[in-house]
Amino acid sequence: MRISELSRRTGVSIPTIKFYLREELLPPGSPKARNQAEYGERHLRRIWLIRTFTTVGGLDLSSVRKLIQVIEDESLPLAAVYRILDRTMARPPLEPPCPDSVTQARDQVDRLMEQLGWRLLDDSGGATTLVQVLAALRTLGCESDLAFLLPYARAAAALADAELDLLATDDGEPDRGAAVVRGVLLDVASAALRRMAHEQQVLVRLPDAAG
Amino acid sequence: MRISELSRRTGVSIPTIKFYLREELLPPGSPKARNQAEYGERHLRRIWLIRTFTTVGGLDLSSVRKLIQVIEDESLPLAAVYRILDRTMARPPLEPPCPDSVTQARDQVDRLMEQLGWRLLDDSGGATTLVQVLAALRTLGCESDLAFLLPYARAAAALADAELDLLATDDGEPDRGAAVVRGVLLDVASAALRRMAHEQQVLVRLPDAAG
DNA sequence: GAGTAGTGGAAAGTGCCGCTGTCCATATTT
DNA sequence: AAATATGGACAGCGGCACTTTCCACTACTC
Repeated sequence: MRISELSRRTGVSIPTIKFYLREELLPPGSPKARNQAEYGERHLRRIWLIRTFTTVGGLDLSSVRKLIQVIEDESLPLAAVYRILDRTMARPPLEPPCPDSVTQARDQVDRLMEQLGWRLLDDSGGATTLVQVLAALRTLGCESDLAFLLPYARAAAALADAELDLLATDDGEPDRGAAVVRGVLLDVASAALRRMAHEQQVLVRLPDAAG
Repeated sequence: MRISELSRRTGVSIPTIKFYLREELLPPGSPKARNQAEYGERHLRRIWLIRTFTTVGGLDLSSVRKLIQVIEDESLPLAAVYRILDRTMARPPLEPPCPDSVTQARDQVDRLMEQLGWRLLDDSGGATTLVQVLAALRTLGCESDLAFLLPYARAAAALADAELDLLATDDGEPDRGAAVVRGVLLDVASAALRRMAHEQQVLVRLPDAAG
């Protein structure tokens, strides 16, 4: 398969494919002549992966690069794969406009973790984000008890559990590539589902919303 | 208060404040002389709002502008406010690399809605996203039964319910500004919490993840 | 075998976004 | 009087994800 067919079958323009090649997001095809290379199924799948990560997952290309490296590196244990995945999905914490309140917010999160019986790594991206959000909510003057988050947190844990169940395969080795894609897509899916729940509750409780 | 104090107290640089003024994200101060204007608490709060939406909420300036307009427009009913909020938070659906599978994915989502007893508006941003994700998962060959999403969806609905409970105030009128900020921040918070649940489950089930 | 279309590779250019820097006539502070 | 700050206009920048242009060459098409 040459570049034009690759382009046709993926719906990605030739210049963009060349760009991905240059960026080494896509490995070069096997050269057949000075200006002729052969691309295969692997390239098709790779392009599908890149487009899925960017358009559905909303990731930037540096994140995509990281995830591809992780998938490729067979020596990396699955636990490390997930750790990098979780780091990559968490938006990098830009400094928020709430320098105060952060200490209290951190305490709140610690207490929540305790109530849930969770023990995360220190550099958890999610926890950092949660602290910032709570600090902002406090600055807003909306410093509620976090107990109402508990059932949701447990449901989220159950969801993550179900995701990890999918690792089991017929042969012993789990498909690391599929695990990463699933991780990204389920993250997006659960965010979407939560927003749908929000829309639903708004429709139920503020009936004139249908207008 | 003049611009330098506004800058000092918000931590936002003067050029940036000027930029926000130009973009009409920030209303002009009341002029005191040809080159002197007075800014007040309102400007402080507005800048806090903009920075919170962008740095914590991850919104772009056009979304921020939309949300500010919504908050300002007193005539808009609360239901409409939430509707715009939900539309704004949902990432605009870039065309994904899965032209097929979309029909089946739509059916899956319809069935899920039925099981949940939900009835969303046709143009639900969350539903569109969910369809795309399921189509991608199907292309990946990971087309599981969506039943495992049900408890999570119900917990998400309960969370949204709790959020709407916060609308009640001492006087009759709910604070629409606070409602919007809360909507944005709780969206980010629940995404963070879900990722924390994921990290937690990974640590529990793949114990060597601590390395 | 002449003509056209396609190919890989390099380099420069594009459009958008969120600022940032510069300039200037005027005000304020010291 | 000198130094600093202000508001306003406008050009410029850095990052990102491409897109365009050019080239020498190859491969099908008649």
